[in-house]
Amino acid sequence: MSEKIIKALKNAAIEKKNRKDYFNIAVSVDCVIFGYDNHELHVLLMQSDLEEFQGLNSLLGDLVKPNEDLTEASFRILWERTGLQHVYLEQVHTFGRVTRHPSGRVITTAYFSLIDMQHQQLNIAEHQLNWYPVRKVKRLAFDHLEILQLCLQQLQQKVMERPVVFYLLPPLFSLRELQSVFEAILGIELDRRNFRKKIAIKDWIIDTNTFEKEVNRRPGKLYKHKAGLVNNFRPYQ
Amino acid sequence: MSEKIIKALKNAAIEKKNRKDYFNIAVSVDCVIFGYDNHELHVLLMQSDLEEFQGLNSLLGDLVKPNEDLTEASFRILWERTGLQHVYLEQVHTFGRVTRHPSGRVITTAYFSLIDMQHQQLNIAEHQLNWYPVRKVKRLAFDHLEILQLCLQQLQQKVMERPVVFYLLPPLFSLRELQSVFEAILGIELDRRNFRKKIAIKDWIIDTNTFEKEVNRRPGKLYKHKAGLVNNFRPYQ
DNA sequence: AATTAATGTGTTTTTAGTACATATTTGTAC
DNA sequence: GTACAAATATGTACTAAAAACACATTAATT
Repeated sequence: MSEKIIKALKNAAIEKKNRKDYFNIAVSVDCVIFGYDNHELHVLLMQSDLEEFQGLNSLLGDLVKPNEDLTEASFRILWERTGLQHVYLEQVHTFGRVTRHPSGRVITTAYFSLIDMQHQQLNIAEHQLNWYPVRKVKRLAFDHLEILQLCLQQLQQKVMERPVVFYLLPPLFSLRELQSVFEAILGIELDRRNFRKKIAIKDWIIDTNTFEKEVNRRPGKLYKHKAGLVNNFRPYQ
Repeated sequence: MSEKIIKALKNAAIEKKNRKDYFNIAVSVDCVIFGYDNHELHVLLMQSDLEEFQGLNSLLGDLVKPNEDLTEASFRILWERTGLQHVYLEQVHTFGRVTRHPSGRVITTAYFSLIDMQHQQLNIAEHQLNWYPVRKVKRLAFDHLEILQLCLQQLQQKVMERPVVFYLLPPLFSLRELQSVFEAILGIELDRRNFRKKIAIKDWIIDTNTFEKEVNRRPGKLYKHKAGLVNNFRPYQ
């Protein structure tokens, strides 16, 4: 990209025809918002009231404004729809099939987000949002099922390498909870002793020397994750 | 994305003002074209004749047409600029900073491509293209250096997992050449014996029982990669 | 024929990963 | 308050993968 684009942009600024040619692709972002609850990975979805997709759910997304960065748009969507400001976001892929949106040419960049669905206060009711177990989601509007699957795949591939799971948990968590999150994401069972060894080596968490309260069993030690492990999150406004 | 976009698109079709609001982000693709020669990874660059970036090189890119898929646009650029039709392409990331392009709002999706620069006939002179050793590239126009670096990083991370290096080599290659490509990509030296064991396990290549010809040493066995290992390439037209 | 420089393969050592068992702590039932 | 159940917590033996390393083979050169 360079000369050709310059010319096109300059022409477009003058000629109506070119303007139509070069500025008629809409740009959107879609967020796959993951949460963890009760041994299962969940995803936040909204009802589509589009005729073509009546009764189907869709991801949370919106068009990108002319004067906002792509990442900024993702943070805005999360903030507008859920009220959350500090969230972890990661870009996954851009979907650009011509016919992917029934109402016109829209390319969309997919992000996934990890949030603590049990303890964060979300404006769910207000925007007709609902949490769904990921493994039960069979159909979605647009190409959103494909987007969801790719985001899940990317999360699975990276979750053991990079310290991001903590954003699915409250600030203090037990090793049992942490293991359960990994199991929910990966869809497999892990050996408790080997899991703890693996985590210990990674040096991601800090022993707080506090314990679970009011649990119906022997309380487990509580840990917190080390600060500044990843910084892919930024508040909106 | 759904209701809001529908409304916006419908309004945009009617109102000039909204049309301007929602259709004034241009969409481009940029291709990082990697090649291998003489123990070094190279990248194909063109001279930027944009005033702001006088004397600097840039990646090969172009605006996406309203009726072509994002991937289609990438294949078109490779075909238009190099004449190559069957190439390996992989999407890496979409760059969406508002100010990333001096002439207007342009978001770009970056792809990398792997081609056999020594044996493919490229229309290089015709389009003022040149190969440069990746490690010597210090400055590029736009945010193209950042794009190049991310593409290289992704290639490095995946090259041992997925059978893609073969697209950098001719159809028949020796294990020594193959190792040299890995070393060029990763920027490290590998042990010959351990490398061969690793490759043997992966089951990516086939022994053709033919040997190098007219070389100034003991000729090495020639191998070819198994067909259908990856299918991220498609001819343009 | 001897030398050189590359190809080609096998063995040992080290590290990482997996499988598995036992002791400890807390809540509950009697 | 003692015995039991259920969960936490940790250590050890075994296995597979990765890294370090050495020698035989082939072909061109002198």
